[in-house]
Amino acid sequence: MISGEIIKGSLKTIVLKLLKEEGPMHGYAITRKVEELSGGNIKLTYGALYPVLHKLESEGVLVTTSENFNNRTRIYYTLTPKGDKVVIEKIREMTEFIESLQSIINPKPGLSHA
Amino acid sequence: MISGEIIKGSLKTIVLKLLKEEGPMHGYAITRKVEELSGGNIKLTYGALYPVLHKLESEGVLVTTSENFNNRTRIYYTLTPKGDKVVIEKIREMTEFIESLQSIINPKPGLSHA
DNA sequence: TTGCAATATATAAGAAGCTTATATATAAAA
DNA sequence: TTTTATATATAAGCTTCTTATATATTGCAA
Repeated sequence: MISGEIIKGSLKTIVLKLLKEEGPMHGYAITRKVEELSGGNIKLTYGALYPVLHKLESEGVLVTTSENFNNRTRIYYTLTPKGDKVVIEKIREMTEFIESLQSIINPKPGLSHA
Repeated sequence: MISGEIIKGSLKTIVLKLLKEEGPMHGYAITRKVEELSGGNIKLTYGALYPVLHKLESEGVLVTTSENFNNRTRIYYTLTPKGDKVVIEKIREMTEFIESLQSIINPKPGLSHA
């Protein structure tokens, strides 16, 4: 299991990317899918997820639609056109960040002091 | 340039890994090296770096030695044996996290809904 | 010789992001 | 009947980082 501190900052990007790939999802399904895709390594907490979803909604990146399923309310989150653009930018940023991290944690031998 | 939020949680790991690769460094040199290795993408702020260095020192992960260079004090940070172990664990964790992120942001086609 | 950029360390105030604890409610399985 | 899974949500608090500020030396350019 990955310790809490390292996940900071990537939650928004993860959620947006999932909605782009999978289409509209409700909160509970998002946590399950992230757990599945990460092989159990990343476990989202609801205390982190719902505030993020509400914030993204207030920013116009997501819209919600309610649905009743087995007497349980499901709130589906769907990307807006603005959201589609935001995802692309967030993914670009994360990819760049990962590349930078890899330059540091997995430096090419022979460049600095080999 | 990478926005602030995404870097959260990885600063400690970056610093420790640098000290492992480069040997003892002072704070200013750490910021320069990170900028260089990341191609200018990651810029550490001193307000973030020094508190982290001090905390790692108080945890016994680093020790400091002062040196005078051109009438400027340089405080070199060196990994302790405990630090060597912590780096290995941190890098393992970060690698695992990056792999999980990539499963999400770069999903294999043909597995879920292709 | 004055001023600016680079070098070098450091702290305080505050914002942002997350964890933990808590609350509510239904359905299915044990 | 009690636990597990499903489903959403908020509050309190911690950690991490940003921004602003402070101090001081060296070297270069104007």
